[in-house]
Amino acid sequence: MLSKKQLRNNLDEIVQALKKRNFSFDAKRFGDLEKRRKANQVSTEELQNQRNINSKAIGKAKAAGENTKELLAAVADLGEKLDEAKSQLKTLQTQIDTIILNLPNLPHSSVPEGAGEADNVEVAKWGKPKTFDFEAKDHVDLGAPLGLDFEAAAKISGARFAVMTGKIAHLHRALTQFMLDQHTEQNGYTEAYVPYLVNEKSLLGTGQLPKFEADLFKTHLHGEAGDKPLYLIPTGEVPLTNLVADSILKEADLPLKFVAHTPSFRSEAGAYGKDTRGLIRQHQFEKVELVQIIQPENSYSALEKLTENAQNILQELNLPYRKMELCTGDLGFSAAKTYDLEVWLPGQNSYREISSCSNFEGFQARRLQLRYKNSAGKIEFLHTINGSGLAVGRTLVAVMENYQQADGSIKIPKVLQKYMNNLALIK
RNA sequence: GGAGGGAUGGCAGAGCGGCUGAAUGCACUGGUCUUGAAAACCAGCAAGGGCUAAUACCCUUCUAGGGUUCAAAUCCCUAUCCCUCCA
Repeated sequence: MLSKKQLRNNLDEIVQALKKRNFSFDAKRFGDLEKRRKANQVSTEELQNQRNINSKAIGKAKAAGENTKELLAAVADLGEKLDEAKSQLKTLQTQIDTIILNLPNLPHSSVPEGAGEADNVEVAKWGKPKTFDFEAKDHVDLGAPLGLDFEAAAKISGARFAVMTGKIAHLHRALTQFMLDQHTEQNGYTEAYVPYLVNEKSLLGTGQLPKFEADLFKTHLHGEAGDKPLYLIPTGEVPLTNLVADSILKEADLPLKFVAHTPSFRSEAGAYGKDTRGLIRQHQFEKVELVQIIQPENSYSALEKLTENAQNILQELNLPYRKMELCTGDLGFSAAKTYDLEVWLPGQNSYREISSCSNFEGFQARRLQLRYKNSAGKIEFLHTINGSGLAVGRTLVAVMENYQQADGSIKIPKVLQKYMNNLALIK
C-alpha cells in the first residue's frame, strides 16, 4: 500500500513512477473521489460532534433534575442525517481503499527501467557452467531410477506434484537442514515454525490479496465458521511477516530476522503449459524463507546482505549462478526492488530462478500496521525485506543436474554429506 | 458432548448506561537529589484520522461485526479466540 499522504500530496509523481512499471493509474478518478471524501468526512464529523454535545447536555440536565424535553427534540432528526452521511462516507472510503489496495509499489530509483523479463540486468555472475564429457541429463531422467516419481504423484493428486522416495527424499531433506543451519548459525536468523493455512487479513497484509486470489489455494472450514476461508500459503513470507502485524516495535529490538522452512502452494493459474516437465513449477514445493523487519534507513543495505545470505548457500553448494536486478516492468506487485538469483541448470542449458530477494520498503508495513518508535520518539512504518534462501525443490534440481555422473549417479556436495550419514554418492 | 467465566492502553488490572479515552500499579521518558548510579520524590506518557502555517479544536477506536438508546467499554445478538468445571 502506498502512503495515503503521498497519494494526496504527490499524485503526479506517483502516476509517473507507476507508469515505469506499466501500470496506468486513473489519477483523475482518484482525485475526484478524494475530494468528495474530504467534504463528506468534514460534514459527517460535524454531525457527530453535534450529537455528542447534545447527548452530554442531556446527561447533565438529567443529573441536575431538569426537564430534557427540548434538548431531546433538538436531536430528533440528527440520527437519521448522521446515518445517511455515514453510509455515503463509507461508500466513498471503500471505493478509495479498493483503488489503493490494488496499486503496486513504486520502484526504487535505482531500479533499471524496462518492459519485462528481457530487460533485467545481470549484476554478478558466480562460477562457471560445468561442461560434461557426456550428454547431461535433466533431473527428471536422472531422478526416475533414484526415487523421483511424477507418476505416483499424478495418481494421488494430479499434475504438478511430485513424490520422492529413498535417497532423493533424503537429499531433499538434507538441503533443507543445511539451509536452516546456515541461516541460524552463520547469518543470525531466528528459526520459526509457522502455520501453513492463513486468513485473508494476512494475505492482504503482505499483498497477495486482493489482486492475486487466482494464484492461491483456498480452503473452507466446515460449520458456522465456513464463510471465513483459509488459504494455503504461497510463500513462507506470509506467516513470517505477519508475525509482527499490528504492532509498534521498540527500536532496540530491530532488526528482526526470521527464517522458516515451509511448503508453498501455488495454483499458478496463469502458467498453464509453462515448465510442465519436472520439479521446476509445482503446486506444492518447499522453501526456506528469510524475512527481515528493519528500520527504513537500513533496508537497502540489508537487502544486499540478505541476498548475500542466499548466494552463500549456492556458493557453499558450488552451484554456478547469476544475480539479476529486475527491471521496473518485471518487478512484483509489492516490491520496490528485487534481485533474482538464477542457478545454472545443465539439463535445461540455462539459468533459472532459485531465489528472489526484495525490499518492500513500507508497502507491506502500511498494510500490516507494522511500526516502530524511532529514536526521536516518533512512530514510523518499518520496512520489510525477504528472499528465498533457497527454494528447496529447485535446489534439488540444481544439485542433481550439476553433480551428475556419466553413469547417472549423483555426487553429494561436500557440505551436505554430514546430513546424509556421510554418503558421498547416490546411485 | 454438556455447564459456565473472560477478551480494556507496552504489560497487569479497575470500570459494568451520561462528567470514562478510560482509575491504579508496573514499564518507559524528562526533572529534582547524588561525585556517579540506585532509591525516593515531582512531571509526562495510547493509536488512527480531519482541520491548521502551527497551536487550538473536532472525529474514531475498550477482540470483531450487527442492534437498542438522545447517549454504549458498560445492555442485547452473532462470530473469533482464551480459560475453568463436568462427561
